[in-house]
Amino acid sequence: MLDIALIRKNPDAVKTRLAARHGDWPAQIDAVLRCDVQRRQAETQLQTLQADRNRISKEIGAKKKAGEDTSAIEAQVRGFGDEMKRLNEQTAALDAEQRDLLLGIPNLPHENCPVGESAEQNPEVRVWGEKPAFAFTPKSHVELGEAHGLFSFERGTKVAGPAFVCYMGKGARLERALVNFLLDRQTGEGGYTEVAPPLLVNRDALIGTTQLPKFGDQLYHCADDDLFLVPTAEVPVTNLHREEILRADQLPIKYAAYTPCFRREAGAAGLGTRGLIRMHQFDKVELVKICRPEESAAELESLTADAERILQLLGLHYRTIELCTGDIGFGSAKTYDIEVWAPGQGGYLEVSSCSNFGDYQARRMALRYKGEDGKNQLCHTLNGSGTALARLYVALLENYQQADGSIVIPEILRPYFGADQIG
RNA sequence: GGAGAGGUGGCUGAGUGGUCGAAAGCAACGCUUUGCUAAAGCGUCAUACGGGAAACUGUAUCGAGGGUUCAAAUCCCUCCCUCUCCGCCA
Repeated sequence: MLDIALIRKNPDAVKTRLAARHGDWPAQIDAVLRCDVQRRQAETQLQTLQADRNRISKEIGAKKKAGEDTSAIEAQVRGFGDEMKRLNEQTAALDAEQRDLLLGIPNLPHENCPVGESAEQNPEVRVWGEKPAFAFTPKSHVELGEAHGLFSFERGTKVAGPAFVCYMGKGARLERALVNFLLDRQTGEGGYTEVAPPLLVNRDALIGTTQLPKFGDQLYHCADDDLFLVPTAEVPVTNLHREEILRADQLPIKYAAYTPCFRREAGAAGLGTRGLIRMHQFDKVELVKICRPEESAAELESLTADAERILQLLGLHYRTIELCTGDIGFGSAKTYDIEVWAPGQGGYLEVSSCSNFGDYQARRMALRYKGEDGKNQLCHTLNGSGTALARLYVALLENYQQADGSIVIPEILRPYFGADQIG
């Protein structure tokens, strides 16, 4: 969330920067400010009363020790009770209201985040490789997968429901090969520490990384235990250090985690109609960084490079775009998306989204570090897919399909897959 | 799930209604001295939110939330977590 002190001090600058996003955020800023004034007023009144009470209570203690009568003075303080209770309730209510308002306001886009209305204005940052040429009409991964028995939507639907898939045989092996390849690469050359986190998380964790309170309708919820299936490893992994004060020499922290991701995709159009591209459950290797504020800009660049490296090693043509202010996620200050070419789709597929959240998540989860000056400061948090599996899987099948219908496995993946090709 | 024990500052650990935000020790940091890879002495050393230009100052926090009281780390209730034993179990 945003710093109330910053909003108080410089409301116009905050409004200007939020105006580049969609939504009536200036009105929300005014609402927070109104609440803040009331809250502090009530708080000051309460504290004054508490100070009086504390002072008099100490007097009573001293007098009792001295054997003096205190009944009159006790009766006087007794009268404080109702007013204190009232102010206490008022303060608590205003405090909760202010927090709710702040939780509902998105992050400020970074100063150098491109201004734009929608995805059409996202600038292309770089392109790697080029589209492969086919002497035949490339097939969709759905067709290829069916032909080779790699996965079955029918069986996924039978045991779970629409938009679930079941990988089978060589298809399951390929998925596992990709997971292992990604983890080995990111924990080896990439320098990330591997984490295997819980797949169910609590509310506090989801508030910390901004999925709650606003986007709860996208989460699978286990009501009996009030736990949620992770929509991304970002949630458990970033929250690993919530409410901690880290030592400066621990930073930057770099984690890589493989998990399935569960998303309800409520209201999503075309769900399940395009094969593996949008599913309720998909695998992902996520990269998470916790660092000092002055490091986060450079860490985002290297994080994005770590994700891109995967596609380079697999020989897949991709482009990297930067999200403009109208398209950027709720908690992010700056985001790069990596899109891989999928010939069977005739388009690019988003396989990674790399974001710098600045101190926005860290403030929500009270994640700090002790600086050299001994002062506690909020960390910056970042995350990015390194990468998502299902769409990578799609790209692999579609880019490496041959005229005879077989699929060549890229060299680097062969030790993991145990064969040179499928079919 | 059942029985018992317990949750205090970075750590260990006192504290069972009143000058306790909390003794003591350890660790850390600063200074001094001696000198050498260590010791001694002194000092500093939790967090959040307010007020103040600042010096400084107020309030809250001893797992969380409620209650009793003029006053709660300390008494009462509820919940959470940890440990031990039992049960169940991949």
